[in-house]
Amino acid sequence: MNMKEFSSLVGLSSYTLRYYEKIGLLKNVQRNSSGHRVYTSKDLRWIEFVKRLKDTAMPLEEIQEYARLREAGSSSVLQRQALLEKHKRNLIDHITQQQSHLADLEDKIDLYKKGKVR
Amino acid sequence: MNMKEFSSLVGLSSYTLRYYEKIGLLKNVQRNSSGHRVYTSKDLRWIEFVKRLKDTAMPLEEIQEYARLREAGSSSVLQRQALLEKHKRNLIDHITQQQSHLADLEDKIDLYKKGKVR
DNA sequence: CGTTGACTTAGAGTTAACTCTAACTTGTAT
DNA sequence: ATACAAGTTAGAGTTAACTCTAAGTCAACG
Repeated sequence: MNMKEFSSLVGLSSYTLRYYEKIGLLKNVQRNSSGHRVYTSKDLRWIEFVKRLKDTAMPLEEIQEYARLREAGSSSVLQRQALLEKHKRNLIDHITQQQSHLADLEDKIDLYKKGKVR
Repeated sequence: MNMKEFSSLVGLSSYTLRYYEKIGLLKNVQRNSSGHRVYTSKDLRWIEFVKRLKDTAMPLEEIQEYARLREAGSSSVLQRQALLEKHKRNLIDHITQQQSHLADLEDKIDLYKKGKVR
C-alpha cells in the first residue's frame, strides 16, 4: 500500500506519517525499488492502536515508550501491561470528570432555558 | 483577594491569569491603590466556568467568543445558549468515543492478562 | 520525450496555550 | 531604613504536535 492510500485509510496526512516515523512511533516501514514507502496491514493495525492511545490523550512521548518496549521484545511484556493499566485508570478518571462537567453544563443550559440568564 | 490567593484558589498560575486577561477572557479586574489586581468572587465564579469549558476541550478562542457575547448583554442570550448546546453535543460525542476506546483498551489488557501478547 | 503527479529528504515554520525574563514599583517585617 | 516578597508591564521563549517548503527523483501517460 502506497503513501496516498495508507494516508487516507488511517486519516493522517503524509506529513504526519513521516513525522511519526521520524520520532520512532512507526518503525521498519518497507520500501519499494524506487525508495517509496510500502505500508502493510501490520502497519495499519499498529497505527490504529497508536491513534486510539492518542485520542485518549496519551502524549506521543508515552506512546513512543510503549513502542520502544514492544521493540525490546517479550522481556517487556509486564512493563507494557502496566503502562496500559495506568492509562486505563487515567482514562476512567477522565471519563468520570467529563461526565461531571456534562452535568454542570446541562444545569447551565437549563438556566438559559428557564430564562434565568440575562 | 490578591493575585497569590486567587491563583492558588483557582489553580492557575499568575502568568496564566494575566494571559487570560490579556486575551480578553477575564475583563474589568479591579485594582487597588497601588495598581495591583483585586479579584472578587464574581471573578472566581467566571474563572471556574472558563476552566470547565477548557477542561472539556473548548478552545480558548471559543471561550473568548462566549465572553464577548456575555459582554454584549441580553441581546446575545440565544447565541450563548446555542453555543453551549453545541458544546454539549460535542461533549456527549466525546464521552461516547472515550467509552468505546476504554472498552478497546480493556480488551487489549485482557490479552496481556491471558498471556496472549508476546 | 516532456509533463504530471506522487514520492523522497532535511530542515524551517506554525499554532495554541502557556511560561518566563527584565526592569521596575510597592507593601510588610525587622 | 532596609531587605525581601509580591506585584506590575511588554515582549520573548517554550512545548507538543504537527505542517509546510525546497530541491530533487521516479514512473506512467499522451
